[in-house]
Amino acid sequence: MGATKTEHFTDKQNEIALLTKALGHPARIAIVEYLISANNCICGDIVNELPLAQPTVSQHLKELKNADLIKGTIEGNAICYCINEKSIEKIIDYFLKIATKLKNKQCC
Amino acid sequence: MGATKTEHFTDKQNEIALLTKALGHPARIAIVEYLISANNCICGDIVNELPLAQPTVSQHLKELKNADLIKGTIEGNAICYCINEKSIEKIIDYFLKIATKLKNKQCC
DNA sequence: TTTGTATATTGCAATATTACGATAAAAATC
DNA sequence: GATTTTTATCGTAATATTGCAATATACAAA
Repeated sequence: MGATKTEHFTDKQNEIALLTKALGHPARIAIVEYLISANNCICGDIVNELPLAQPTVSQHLKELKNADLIKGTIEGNAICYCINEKSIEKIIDYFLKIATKLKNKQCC
Repeated sequence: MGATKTEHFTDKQNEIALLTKALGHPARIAIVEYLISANNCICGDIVNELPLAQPTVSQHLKELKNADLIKGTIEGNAICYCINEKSIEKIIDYFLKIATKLKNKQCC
């Protein structure tokens, strides 16, 4: 089929899955890393940093935006992107909780 | 095409992308949550916990195993699964570093 | 040895993702 | 206004993912 059965899972499960799915591609990880490489937001130039064609990069940026992982503001004929800190925190919080629960567990 | 161009990215980028990709499905998030719900490893019964057919669950377990996120040991005719703490820590470490770098940044 | 239980594999259909060329849109610059 | 620069969208091909029925495998118990 190819379509995910989201309706059977909780909102939280779907939310975390959407965030991790959006990060589940090396190009999108590379974009995130580039966006934190400077002290300000990154205006333009993202395409030149990646080994992919411009439409492909644009598509990856769109997916990160859809997952609310990055924000883009139009600045002249360039677009300034930065990471949405809140979404990163959501990921950290979620997996920290899991790690905490794992401390009290014994694996066979 | 559909095939990811992994060869253009760093090992670390590919590693994180593989981990997040494996977690990028609500069923696999639900499996992880079920595996931390008890104090021991979970032996059998995973299929009954999910709203999906047995082959589908088996496939999701396989993907989590391939990403080294869970470990399974055969115990009679059941299989005992538990989470690989190290992989969860890898995720936490990676995104904590990103969050730290974000603290020193100003978004436009 | 047969039966039951738990999990894996195979094969397939439906859909999603990845990637890119061509083209469009929007703004700056000449 | 024409040109350049930057990003988005469209269309399309190749491949991947999701999900399940059917079947296989492996072990336990009767």
